[in-house]
Amino acid sequence: MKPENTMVENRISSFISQCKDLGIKVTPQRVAIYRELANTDQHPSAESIYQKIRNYYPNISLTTIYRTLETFEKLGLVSVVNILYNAARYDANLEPHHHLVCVACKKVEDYYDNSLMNLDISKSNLANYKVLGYTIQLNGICRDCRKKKS
Amino acid sequence: MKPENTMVENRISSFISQCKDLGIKVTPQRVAIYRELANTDQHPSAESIYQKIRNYYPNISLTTIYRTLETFEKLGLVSVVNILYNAARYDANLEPHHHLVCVACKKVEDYYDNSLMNLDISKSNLANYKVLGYTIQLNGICRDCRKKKS
DNA sequence: GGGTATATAGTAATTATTACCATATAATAT
DNA sequence: ATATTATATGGTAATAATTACTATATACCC
Repeated sequence: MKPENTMVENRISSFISQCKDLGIKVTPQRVAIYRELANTDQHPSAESIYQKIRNYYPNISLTTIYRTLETFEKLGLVSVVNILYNAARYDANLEPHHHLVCVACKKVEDYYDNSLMNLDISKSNLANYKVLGYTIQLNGICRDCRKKKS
Repeated sequence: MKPENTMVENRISSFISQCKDLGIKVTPQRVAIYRELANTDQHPSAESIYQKIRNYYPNISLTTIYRTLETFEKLGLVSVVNILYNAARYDANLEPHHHLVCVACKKVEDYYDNSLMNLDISKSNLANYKVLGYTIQLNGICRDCRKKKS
């Protein structure tokens, strides 16, 4: 369900003070982009945010959308739903299994845990979906990337 | 861990008979691509499969890799690890939550289930990873897409 | 209001993917 | 084994998503 207006405005106020704390400038573009995100539960792409904002801010640049989203993400103001968006990744292993993903280098490893294979997912709001299955993505940092940092 | 050789060869034999059952041709390119996938647990992209195969099959075409992977995926011979690979998707909602993904239209909805927020993921082979968190992706078909089919 | 570091717009470049088409080849029947 | 044919491949061009670059603009501190 779409967030309520008052909640959205609260999140925007909070966003603005966070920007100040973080020492980045509060520009109308940044507020517009954040508002579009706070205002929807549709998990939009850069392009679809661009199309929305263009309706009332016709000369905003697509580049700004990309750059701003990257900035927000690095500062932890928003998150990327699909960190493996960069390229399609394939697997010949059709056995049900989960994945360990290194958030730094995007490496993916298989993860097997029997206790996670038969979770009860029928509890909540699945009214609209016919659920076919699920996968768990464990996000972490692999040893190689930890070494690099230290 | 990388699959053993005998296991890989078994999977390739099985792959070949599946191709015949499915009525698609068993070409050296297809076998090579399938072998590369069966031979690794690295979840490679089209490009990295291409680079591997080029070492011993120098004039294979990148287009063939893409087309073949698509064919395999449609027939259920391989799977795509990250079905949302098409474009980065953003979220201003930083509360921990999970996602419902429509495999047909790639729509993403939030999914809340308290019983899935504190799973014990420390059981197995996490030696190399510092795990930061996890998300569950429920794959399904949304109502709109079910309507379209019927 | 003026100065300055940061942000934006616009365009070009890069990367991943798909479309198209002429040629080649696996599979089937002979 | 060979000819036939539908399907697959290779090569190139087109498209889509993202990033790089640079001159101009503007938020913020004084």
